[in-house]
Parts: sequence; structure tokens; C-alpha cells
Amino acid sequence: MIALVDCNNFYASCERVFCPSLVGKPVVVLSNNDGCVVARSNEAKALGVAMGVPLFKIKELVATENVQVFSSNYELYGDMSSRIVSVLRRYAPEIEIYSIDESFIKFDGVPDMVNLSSQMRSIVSQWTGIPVSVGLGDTKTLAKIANHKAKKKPSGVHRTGTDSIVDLVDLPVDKIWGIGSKLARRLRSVGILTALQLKNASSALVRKIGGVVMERTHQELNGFRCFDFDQPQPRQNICCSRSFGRRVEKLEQLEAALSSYVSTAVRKMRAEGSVASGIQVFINTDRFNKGTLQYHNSAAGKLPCPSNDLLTIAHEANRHLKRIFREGYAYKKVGVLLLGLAPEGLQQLPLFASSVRRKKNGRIEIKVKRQRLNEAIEEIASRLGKDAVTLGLMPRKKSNPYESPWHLRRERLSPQYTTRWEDLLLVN
DNA sequence: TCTGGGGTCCTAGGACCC
DNA sequence: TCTGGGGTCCTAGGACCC
Repeated sequence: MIALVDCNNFYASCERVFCPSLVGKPVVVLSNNDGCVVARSNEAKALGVAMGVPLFKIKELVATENVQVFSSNYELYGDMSSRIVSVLRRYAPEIEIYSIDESFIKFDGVPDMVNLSSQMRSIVSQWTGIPVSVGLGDTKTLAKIANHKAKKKPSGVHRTGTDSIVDLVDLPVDKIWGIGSKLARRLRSVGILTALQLKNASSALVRKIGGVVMERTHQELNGFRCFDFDQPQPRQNICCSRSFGRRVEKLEQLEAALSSYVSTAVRKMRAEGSVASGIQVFINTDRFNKGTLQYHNSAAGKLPCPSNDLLTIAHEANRHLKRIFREGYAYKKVGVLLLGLAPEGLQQLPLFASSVRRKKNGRIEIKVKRQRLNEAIEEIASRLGKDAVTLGLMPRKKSNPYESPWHLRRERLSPQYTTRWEDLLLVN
């Protein structure tokens, strides 16, 4: 049996834990730059606030209904997420963290799963303050469907079997995990509208319409596991990009933003102990602003040799940016991807690299000085915060973030209750 | 005025090999 | 008239997920 534990309205619930006066009120959490709604409390859903709607489109509703609006506080949500996982681990021989608010748990051979799930659910709630729902099924796909049903039950726990006709008969195909809008449209065109119809369709037909991907989903609906538990793998790619608070036209400002994103991406990569073999840089104008000239382009290339050296990568990124930058556009976004990630130490060294030395003990040492520099940067950042040491291209933090137009808008940010001493709540 | 960010997997097609 | 068969690797693009 597989359980899917999913936090209810996760970001909105996190805000509530430390601000109980929000309980019972409509709460929404916004995407970066305070752009779109990405989480809603039940009360906000009841008011008709749609997932992904831009804030400016619901401004009136926010005012008339007194909707509580928050910027994304990823420091808080990330920390709450790991607390929840640590509670789940007490119950779970095997757990796969699927996203910031969802985990799969393997419970093969455990009797009375429903009872255990209820227990687990109330402990998570008691210890972290976050409400979760638990879906149970023989496959991940069925556990997902069960979770869907669990969300609507007061008990918050539901089991879906391959024989649970009632769970499948009225479930539209696009609500199935792995079936998005495109595949759903193709299925509807051959008269398959519900999960039950898909389950009972022939493998050949499913294969023809949706390829091997949908065939796996089809198998899973019939109780055959196709998606196993993944071991946490180091990532293959790391991407860092942001939309700007305002439009940006100057190359220097794009360079500043890009080098800041490169720093973030390289920090993540180094934390995973990986090196990148290539990078890609992309820039976009504002696709929503039809009135202005549009331009989007990207440039990619291999690094001279696989590396996790900040200065090398920042330099390459900047070179790519210059290749694709065009004068006369109002840019909205820039980003960098680190590609072809592999564990450090396994990479092939360049044949004639002069910077490679062999030490007495036989270990190969690459660019010793640069390595020390990177370690020093990390050390400073870990003690004094990630903005304490920056590349020369990036302006130092200033009192008014809008002096550099690419900075994020985060006007409704709650405190980092659990990760910053200054933000700890005071109890009288 | 204002519309997010970060991933994975699969497939098709091109370039190349013998 | 008629032009093979089997591979690998890479990239771009599409589809999906949260």
C-alpha cells in the first residue's frame, strides 16, 4: 500500500500557524513579485479566487471581502516542510519527498492503514500545526486519486482500490496525475471522459493516444505499479531566473541580475556536491505586453571543463548574455541554467590542463587557489548571510530596492518565524 | 501599472559512426 | 528503374508535475 500525504493549502496554512487570527479568514499567498495567487485557504476558494489568478484581477474582491494577502515566504515554507517530513519519517520505512508539500510513503504489509493514517495525520497537526490529507492506494496514481477524495472528507483519510468504481466514475481524466490539458483533450476526442473509462480502455488505444507515458498511467489505474519510489538523486539541471519588479533595458542591469542568479545557482550546485558541464542563459521581454516589441533568445555552451567555480561560470554566463542581448527592448526576465550536472570528482579532466596538479598522495588537485576562494565565499555567506559577499557586477543592497529595477517585489512578506532569531515570536 | 519559478521525462530529427 | 541496416549521441520541443 502506498500513502500520499499532502498538506492542505500548504502556504496559506503555514501563514496561519504563526498568526492564528487568520483562522477562518480568506488567506492567499502570492508568487514571486507578488504576481499570481499560488495558494488559497478554503475560505478564499469559496470566494471564487482561482488558482494562478494575477493579484490585480481580484483587487476589488480582496478589498470588499478583507482577503489576507501574503508574499511568498519560502524560508518559512521550506522549514515547515522539513519539519513535517521529519514527523512522517517516524512512521515510514520508505518515504519519497515528492514536492514541498507532498510525500509518498510505502506501507507494504502494514495492517489497518486507514487507522494508522489517521493517527499520523493528527500527530502532524499537533506537532507542526499543518493540516494534511492522506490518500491510500496500491499505486502512486491511485494514492493521488484517493488523496483527492480525502481532501473532501472530515476524516482526511481515504483509500482507493482498483475496484473503487465510485472514486473513478465521476473523476474527469484531466484530474488524473500525469494527464494534463493536452492529453485530456486527446482522450475526450475518442470519448474517454472519466478515470473509469480510461482504466477500462484497451492498452493499445491508450498507447496510440498518449504513448508510453500514458500507458503507464493506465497500468497504474489498474493496480500495476509503474512508478517506483525514487531514491533522492542529485539533480541533472539547476535553473535560477526571476521576473523583474520593473522593466530593464540596460545591459549592465541585466548583467547584475544575471550574476546574482548565477551565484544562487552555483551555491545550490556546490551544496549538492556537483559540477556542471554546460550552461545556458536566456532573456525575455514581457510576453503579456502585446504593445511592445517582443524578443526572446537563449545561448548555451559547454564550459571549458566541468566546473563549480563561481567566477568561471559567472564569466561564461556573462559572455552568453552579451551574445544574445539586443539594444532597444524592455526586458522582463533573465535566467541561467546549469546543465549536465554530475558528482564532483567524477568529471574528466582536460588533457593538458596546466592548473591540474598531482599531490604526493596521488590525489589530483585542481586550481587550488580558486578552490580556496570559493570555500572562503561560502564560509562568509554562511556566517553573515548570502548577500554579504557578492560579485562586482552586483550592486550592494541598498535602502530602496527599486533603485535596481530587477529586485523582487515582496511587499506583504511575513516574518521568518522559524529561521531568523530577529523574527522569533514574543510571548507575553 | 500589475500575469511565478523550478523541475522531470519522452520523442523526433539531425549528425555522425561502421 | 533500382541506393542498407544498424547503431549512438545530442538537441529542441512538448508534455507533464508542484
